[in-house]
Amino acid sequence: MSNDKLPLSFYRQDDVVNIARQLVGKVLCTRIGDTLTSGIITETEAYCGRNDKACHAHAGTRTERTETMYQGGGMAYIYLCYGIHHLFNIVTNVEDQADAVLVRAIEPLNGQQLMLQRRGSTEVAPTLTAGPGRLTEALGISRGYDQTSLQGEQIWIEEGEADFSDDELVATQRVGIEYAEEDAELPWRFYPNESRWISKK
DNA sequence: CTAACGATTCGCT
DNA sequence: GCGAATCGTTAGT
Repeated sequence: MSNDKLPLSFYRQDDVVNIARQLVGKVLCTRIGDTLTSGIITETEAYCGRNDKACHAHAGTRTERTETMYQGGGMAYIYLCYGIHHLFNIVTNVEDQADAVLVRAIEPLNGQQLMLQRRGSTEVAPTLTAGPGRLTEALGISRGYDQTSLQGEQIWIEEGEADFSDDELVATQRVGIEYAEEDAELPWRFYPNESRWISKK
């Protein structure tokens, strides 16, 4: 393991599903307001711009919001969901492909006290950081950090100690995208089969 | 300009 | 298990 940030070459690979799989076990870190908070990524979902009806940027849909996904890999795509929750995604692939990985859950590491404070909670349990809206609140991530580079000092991802093989990961349907018709069935959601830090089983 | 709708969470029954 | 909360984005008039 190292404490180095993942390099741009990691984010700019062209298989977003494989990147989503590899991101499970990596460590998502933020330093927002001077305090380091971090957690092991325990659940991800892949969204593919070119041929995925669940993706905001599917079929070349290019709008003000989705412009972020069309940038080169290695930055944050953060948007407001249901008018309440800020969801954190990692833009992948090269410019104009519009691929991204949604981070749906983390297991807390550093800064647990601040995470509890931000969430208005008192115990470190899955409700603290398991869920795409929950983890962003715990880490201090909001829509204002959209297009933030993951090579910077506010939000980044490091190598973790865990290294999951394919048979230790569950690959299943993505959550909350029933509107995506046949693409709703794609097994593009990943989590470790023994982890309790999962948004839904 | 208007209206419908979320890549969700929480509280209450 | 069900429904409310809450507002930016999007597509259509």
